[in-house]
Amino acid sequence: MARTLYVGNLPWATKAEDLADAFSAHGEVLSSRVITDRETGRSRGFGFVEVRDEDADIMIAAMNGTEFNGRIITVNEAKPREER
DNA sequence: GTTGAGCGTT
Repeated sequence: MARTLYVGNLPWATKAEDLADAFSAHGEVLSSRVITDRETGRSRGFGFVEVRDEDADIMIAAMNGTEFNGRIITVNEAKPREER
């Protein structure tokens, strides 16, 4: 029903809503999150976007390797948290 | 006021 996309190489100023806005252009965004350093509170430069299962492939293909706020972002399916 | 490979919270 839903799959999580890993989004890397983001600009430091990128926010979760920015991801949702950009990805919603190619599919339905259920939720989004930008990972920030727990100790410093600064962005780590990557995040995750939860999308519909049927939209995942399209959104990866449409967003991976494209420019986002001046940086070429990396988009692919996220791995389960338990592995890392 | 910085940085740039890498996979997140309960």
